[in-house]
Amino acid sequence: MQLYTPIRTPTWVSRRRLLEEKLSDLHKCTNLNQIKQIHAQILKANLHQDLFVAPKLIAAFSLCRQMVLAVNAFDQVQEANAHLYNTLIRAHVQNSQPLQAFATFFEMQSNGVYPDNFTYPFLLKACSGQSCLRMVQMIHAHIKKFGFCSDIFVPNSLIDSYSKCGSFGVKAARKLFKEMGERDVVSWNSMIGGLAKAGELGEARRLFDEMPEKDMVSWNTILDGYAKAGEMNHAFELFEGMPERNVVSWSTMVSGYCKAGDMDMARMLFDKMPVKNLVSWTIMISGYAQKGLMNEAVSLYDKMEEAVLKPDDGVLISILAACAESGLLGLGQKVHDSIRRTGFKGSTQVSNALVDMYAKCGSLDEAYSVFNGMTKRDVVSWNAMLQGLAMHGHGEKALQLFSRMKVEGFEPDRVTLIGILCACTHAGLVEEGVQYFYSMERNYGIVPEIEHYGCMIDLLGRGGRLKEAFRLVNSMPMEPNVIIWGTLLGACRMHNDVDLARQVVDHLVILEPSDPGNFSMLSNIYAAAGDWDSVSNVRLRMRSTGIQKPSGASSIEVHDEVHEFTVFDKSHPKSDKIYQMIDRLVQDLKQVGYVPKAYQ
DNA sequence: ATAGGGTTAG
Repeated sequence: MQLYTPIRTPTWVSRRRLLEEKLSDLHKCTNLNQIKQIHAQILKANLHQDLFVAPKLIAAFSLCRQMVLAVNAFDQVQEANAHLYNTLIRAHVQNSQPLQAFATFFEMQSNGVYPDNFTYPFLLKACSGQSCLRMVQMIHAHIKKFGFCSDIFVPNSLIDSYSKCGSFGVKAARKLFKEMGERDVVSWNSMIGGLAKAGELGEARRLFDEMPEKDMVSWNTILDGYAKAGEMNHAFELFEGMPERNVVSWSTMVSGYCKAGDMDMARMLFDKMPVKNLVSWTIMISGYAQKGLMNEAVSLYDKMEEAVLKPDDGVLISILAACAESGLLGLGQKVHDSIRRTGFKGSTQVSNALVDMYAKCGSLDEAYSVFNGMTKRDVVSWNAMLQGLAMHGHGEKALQLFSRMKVEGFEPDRVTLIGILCACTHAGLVEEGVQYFYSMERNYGIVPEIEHYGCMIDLLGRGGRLKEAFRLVNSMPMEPNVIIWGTLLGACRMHNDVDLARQVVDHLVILEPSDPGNFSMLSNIYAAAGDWDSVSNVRLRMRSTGIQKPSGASSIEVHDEVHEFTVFDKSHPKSDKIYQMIDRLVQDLKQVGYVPKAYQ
């Protein structure tokens, strides 16, 4: 490193050399106090403008999630070069600030600094998770203009980013892949992963078989493709035939069996795997939790703690998310306890997951107490709390929280507005909801998307304003999807609007011709209106098209035995007692004013 | 730059 010109004073030289040693590893340093000390020495030595030192400082701050300090360090440099800009872009990406990453890129251009071959892979990373095909296309255009495709990192990143942008993106990725003069194993792996993710497993397999040299990533990618598609027989076959397996291969299999609901097989592999890490434990524990298997999940969580593994953010978030999904308040509280016990300095993300878990499990008090105790909140925190209140019918409280959010200077995002509309729906505040919807673009700069229209259809529909809801569906700037029509159909059922229901089903049948749910919903609506002729017509139509509706079933696990129930089912040995209990529950419900649909 | 788990969304 050429940091200085030779200096005569021996003490000075040694001090310089000492600093130089510290600087060489600065970008890997994770101790904030140490970094601050080194920063002070840098300033003293007047090295803060040095184009070799400043990037290391920025990287160090980024690693400690100190983006304010990182940006400060950047601003201290008068003449930033591409390397320095790249470092800041990467820092923003690593700290999940994709918008700031783009802003830095634009600033770089307006300051006349040309991007280099390192800039684009970082920038493309900022696109992932945003599902922004347009952004990837824009970056692609830049790359074409400046011509950095000779560095294989650039087209490889492009293939990866494109293939995360839906079916259209995968097409673009394939085109690029085909046109690449030189491909390495990463190009192949990225392409295979993209195809698998887009559901084109056959094509992914074809490339996998065709590729000249496979590494562990290739095998694990195709394995995961099968696992995610629920094709565990294919996955197992490949797994057996692998030249070698690592912890990722085993974990992928465990995850696949969990998702397929084969918990015995998942556990067998989990117990058999030669090396387990935090991710393996997470997969198995949250697998149990997602299936609602409280005892298994809890005892495995205990075992993980016994193995003295220190849970990271990912472990906690995954397990809490699984608890939220299946209402395992007990496990959620246990996780919360262990966070408090171990003095783990919960990140904002973990607290968000806690708020969401408590809210979804119906414990709004605990959700509130976590939320209020947070020292640093982000928009997700507010959204989770707001959604929790809305979900449980506390529409007014949700709207109050929304005001507080704005007072505290947080910008509502698209998810916030979904929460607001949802709150209005659940509180019966139809007029307020309409107001929010029509002013969201003006007030918050958020253009309504299909999800917002979905909320509106629900709001109007539940509120009995079916004609308005239908008009809105027909005037939407995008094509209504299954969810939109389905929401409207639900509203038709609620308000017994047979005529509209018939029209809605006509649309639904085009969108998903083989789905039996639409017909059975229509049949229910006719039945509710007492139009039995139409009911049998629908049945006939279903039979003639060969569509069958499997009857809905509920199941409950008691003492390791699963009991399944379908409507009017009398096959259970204790069915007399069960129906007696249902009658008693209905009596109790009627006393508090509820009228069950089936008993009307 | 590529592989396994990950908070808010009708």
